[in-house]
Amino acid sequence: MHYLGPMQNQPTSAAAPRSESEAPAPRTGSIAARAMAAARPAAAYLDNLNPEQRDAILTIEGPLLVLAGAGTGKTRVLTTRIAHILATGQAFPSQILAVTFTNKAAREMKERIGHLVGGAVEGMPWLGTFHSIGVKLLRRHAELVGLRSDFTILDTDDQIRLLKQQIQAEGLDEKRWPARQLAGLIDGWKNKGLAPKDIPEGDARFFGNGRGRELYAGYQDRLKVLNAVDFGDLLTETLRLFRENPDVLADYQRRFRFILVDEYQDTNVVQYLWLRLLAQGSRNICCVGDDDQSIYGWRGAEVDNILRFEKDFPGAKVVRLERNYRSTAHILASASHLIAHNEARLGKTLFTESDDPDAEKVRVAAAWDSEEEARSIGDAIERLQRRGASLDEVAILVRASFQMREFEDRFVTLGVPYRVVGGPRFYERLEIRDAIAYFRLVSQPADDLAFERIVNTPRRGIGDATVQMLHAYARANRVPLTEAAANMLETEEIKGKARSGLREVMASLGRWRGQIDALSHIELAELILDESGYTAMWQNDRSAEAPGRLENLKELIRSMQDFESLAGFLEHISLVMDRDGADGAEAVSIMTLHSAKGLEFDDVFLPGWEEGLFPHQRALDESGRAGLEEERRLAYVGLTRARKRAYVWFASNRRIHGSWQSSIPSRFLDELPAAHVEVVDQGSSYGGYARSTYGAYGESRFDRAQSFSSSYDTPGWQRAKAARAAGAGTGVPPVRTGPKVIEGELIARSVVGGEARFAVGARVFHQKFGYGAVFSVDGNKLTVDFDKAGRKKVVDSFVDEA
DNA sequence: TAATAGAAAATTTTT
DNA sequence: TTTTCTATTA
Repeated sequence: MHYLGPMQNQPTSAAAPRSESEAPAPRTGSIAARAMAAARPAAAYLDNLNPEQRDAILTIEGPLLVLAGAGTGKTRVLTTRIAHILATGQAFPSQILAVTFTNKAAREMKERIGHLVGGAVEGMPWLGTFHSIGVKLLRRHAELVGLRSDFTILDTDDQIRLLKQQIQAEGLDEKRWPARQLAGLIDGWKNKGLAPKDIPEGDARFFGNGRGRELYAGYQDRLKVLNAVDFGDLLTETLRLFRENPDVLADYQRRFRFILVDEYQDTNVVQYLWLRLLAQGSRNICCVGDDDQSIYGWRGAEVDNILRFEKDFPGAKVVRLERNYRSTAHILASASHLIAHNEARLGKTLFTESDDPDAEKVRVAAAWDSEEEARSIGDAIERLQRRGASLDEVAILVRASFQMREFEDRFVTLGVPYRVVGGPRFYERLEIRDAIAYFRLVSQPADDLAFERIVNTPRRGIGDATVQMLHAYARANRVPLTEAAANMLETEEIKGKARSGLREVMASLGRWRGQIDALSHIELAELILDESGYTAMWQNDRSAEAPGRLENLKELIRSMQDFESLAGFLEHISLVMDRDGADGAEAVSIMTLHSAKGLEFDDVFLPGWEEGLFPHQRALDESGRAGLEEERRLAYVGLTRARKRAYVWFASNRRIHGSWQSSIPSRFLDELPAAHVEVVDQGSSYGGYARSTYGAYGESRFDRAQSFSSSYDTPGWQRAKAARAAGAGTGVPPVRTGPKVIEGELIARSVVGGEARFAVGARVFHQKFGYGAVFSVDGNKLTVDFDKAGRKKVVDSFVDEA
């Protein structure tokens, strides 16, 4: 897709500081700057970097793409690079734009820079997420895009409710045309930077009897009336601001002497356009990312952005970080071999210099069903624990969140502490959102969505009918709902319970507003929750969740203490949906593969490698080959989270939505390199092949144990025995079990001192080191005398016959 | 208006 | 299986 031409060249020297805050920093590359840098003794922060990292940090000028494989020190490069720019005086903190995707990443980066520069930097005003920087820009220039600077930011929930109204207004059937789906479409359009007029005809036709475009346009109008933006707008409106106001753009182009982007593979079209505009100023843009870890395509991320970098930014330099400091050679080889099945990639080969002779191969194991999978993994984790492993270093990474449950159940029974990472987030909880709606309404009387949310929570006898009347009045008179309510109370239109209820809320709201200045925001918050009857509502609720909800409300009040005012708090939570949790005791982490990106553990369990689940059927159906490749990247992300050991599991039967379904092993299992994988039977119950022949429905676990010997009388078992016999004399301890045959096919053979792929003296070729001759062979590890690179130890899967 | 019973639908989710 | 929404009824 060529929707864009290459970036225009602009002279670097155009930068001319204008305001005080942009006081002259030494001109990039000026003689003075270079002299300063040269005169300085080699800075401590540059110690212990490998040559590629150093290159990425010291290449300050011009566009630079850092392709950073998993575990290659990406964050270190990014932070050190900023520290370097600051330390050599090439820019002030306020002249560096550094964008990340998550608040967590932004926070970490700030901290690490602080450490590197010795805390001398007073924050970096332009280090943050795309969205938070967008908010900052929009608040400054709100009037230029038709907003007031106190605009509110809607979350997904508000968005959906608004769209639902839009759909109703168009007279469409809500069931046939779910608001959720429309929200998804609009998000998609915004990610691509498409305004209502720009969306493709096909897309517009697709939804709501061809009224997609009208719905989108109507929604945008409504947002403007509400003085509100959604998450997508934070990016699209900023882009519009720059495009329609060249003077504003020029100002920021001058300001940002250096631009750094984290996780570039996850940028979407708008973000890309936004960066490209800003980068036309200094041309000093450095993007760090890994095309093999692009797993958010379904959210609009364009892998293409990273694949096309050199075309978009002519003269760009590309640095590859391939030296992995995290995982064992077996894990790296497995991950690399797997990801090599993808076509759309720039191609990197991770390697490690560590050659731990005790490193364990990636294990693949089968279970009869998902319960057994959970049981066996639970047992394995207990074994690790007994061996003294820290549970903090153990993670279970699942494809879909419904898989988590079985593990949770199992851990509860075993008494193994665990923590679910991700999942429903604090500020998204019902009670928290209700409370926040109250706060929002007090600080912003025109917030219609907040009003709707709480008018009848707790119950005040104000039902749908009343709310509809308010809506009609509000629309007819173009006033916010609060005002409509106030006016209608003057008339006789609303009667009975609804009238008294409404009168009561309106009086309370007025009272609370009057106390904004008199009370601290904490006291006010407590007062609101108390007087509104909201706390009482949950106290009277005898359901199981009620106490937890009250606890969460307390937690909400507590977290408000970190802020100066109600407004400041509301701003924060609209962007940061997560609370930075203070992690308590040691526990196993359970999370989705998506939320595991960027983390690492000693032991990683990867359950559920079955066709349909992983790769997920829907990814295949909806995005075909691209979908499959993204799933494969997800598998790659999963494997590369492991430092020491990775365990891949699949179950032949899985319960999905209550009914049992049988499944076949994931194709990704076949894509693992046999030499680095050991297929194990965890000793739990049965041979997979035999299982399917015996059709063991209704069998008890005990029965399975009895059929043990006969179940191994399979071709696979024969092969296993042969393999074991072959390995017997080599001094390698015999493995407990042999290869497992699944659905009659050998997916991966455990090589127990098996035939070496290369003989001493053989000519080989290595991606990185070139041609060479094998000097010695040790299992799957080779020592090779490379013609150019000298003697290196490498894993055999990395070399080919020359 | 509120409570309740029954039906339909349930990837991944940085902001 | 479980949750969430909708339609029905008091």
